Amino acid sequence: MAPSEPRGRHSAEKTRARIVEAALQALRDEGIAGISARSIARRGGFNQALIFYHFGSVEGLLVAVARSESERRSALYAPALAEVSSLAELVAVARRLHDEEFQEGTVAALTQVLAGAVGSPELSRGISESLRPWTTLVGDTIDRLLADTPFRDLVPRDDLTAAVAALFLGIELLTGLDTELSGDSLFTTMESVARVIDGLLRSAAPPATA
Amino acid sequence: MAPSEPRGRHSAEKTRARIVEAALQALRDEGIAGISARSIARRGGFNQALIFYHFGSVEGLLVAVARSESERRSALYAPALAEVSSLAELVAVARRLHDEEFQEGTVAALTQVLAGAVGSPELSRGISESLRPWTTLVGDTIDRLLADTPFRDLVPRDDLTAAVAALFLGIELLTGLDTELSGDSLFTTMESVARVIDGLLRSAAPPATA
DNA sequence: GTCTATAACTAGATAGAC
DNA sequence: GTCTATCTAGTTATAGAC
Repeated sequence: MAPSEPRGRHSAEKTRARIVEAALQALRDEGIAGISARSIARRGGFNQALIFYHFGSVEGLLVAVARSESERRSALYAPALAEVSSLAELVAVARRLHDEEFQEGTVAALTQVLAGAVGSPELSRGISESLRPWTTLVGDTIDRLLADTPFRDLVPRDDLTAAVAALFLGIELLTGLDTELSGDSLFTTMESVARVIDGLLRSAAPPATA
Repeated sequence: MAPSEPRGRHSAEKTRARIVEAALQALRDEGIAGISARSIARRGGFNQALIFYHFGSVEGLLVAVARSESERRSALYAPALAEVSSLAELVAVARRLHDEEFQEGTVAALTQVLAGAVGSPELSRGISESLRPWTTLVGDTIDRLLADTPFRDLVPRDDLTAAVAALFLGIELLTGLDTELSGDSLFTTMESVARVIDGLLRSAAPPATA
């Protein structure tokens, strides 16, 4: 479905990147409910027909946005995640990610794409595939963290990974409301809590399970 | 904006409830991106003009959905939340809520409304007001829980409330994807973790903070 | 309070000129 | 590879009959 001649006046690669960037902005500012080929094209200053030429459909473009963001984030945070060795450090990386990406609205855009996946099996499949680089990276990090704790045999790695991802996405969903909720304060609090838990874990014997 | 003559062949109250119910189903099955006055009316078997007569606009209806759900849930879970006295018990109530509401898709519908609030200040305001009964209830519960722990002076109640809500909503957002992610397994895991933390807290002196 | 009909507009998608 | 023009269908919202 994707064309592949990089020898016109404009390269396909560059145009595709422009379109993806415009879609990201549209998702961030107008939300999935307000998205359309025309609203995206207006934002990027190109013709709406280009979206269908390069991505086949608006949904195809949304999948491309998810993949692009997943890959970019993976490359950007893999080094930091590789050095995480405590819960507090994991939260610190999450906080850095929040600080750096919140302004740009990239995580907010992702929550919008996820919301849009409801009721569209094709979009669901495409997105969950697109996010694999990122979920794999986070999962591996959590695996390593768990290895040293009393939770080792108690907590399936995938569940904890999902919970961490869910917490993060949920925060973005909620801070989208103009409530008094501040991500800054929330992450500061979570860092304190993480330090306390780290301390408890270090000073405790493996506890009784249920 | 809302009419108020309950003496026709059909009472306004009943019709409004029918419309809200149909909107909830539409949000759950088609998502915010697929919502329209016509898709809602089709589902409920009534005329789309009714939505504008009773709620002024589709957005007005979405706010009504949020309020209705917030009030229903508050009434339903207030008794259980009033008896919560440990983290594990709080997770247990969350699990009951998940079990009971997941099938019905009511939480999924809420995540869709929240996603729709992006880019619509009016919707944002309406929704965050509508949710107040519920957030107040959860906040008070967490307040009580915190009082007995080393986190007492460390954790602003609002932050923890937001984190709990975010986690819950994020889980619904993620389980919407057809991934292998199961809410059942996730909550079972969280119950185990909560028990461990409860145990650690009981056996530990107030720790050093940073 | 609920319906039909309609106005005014926007959507996704494609054909064909350039 | 990008544009204009266009088709078809769906959109919100309102007037006015019942």
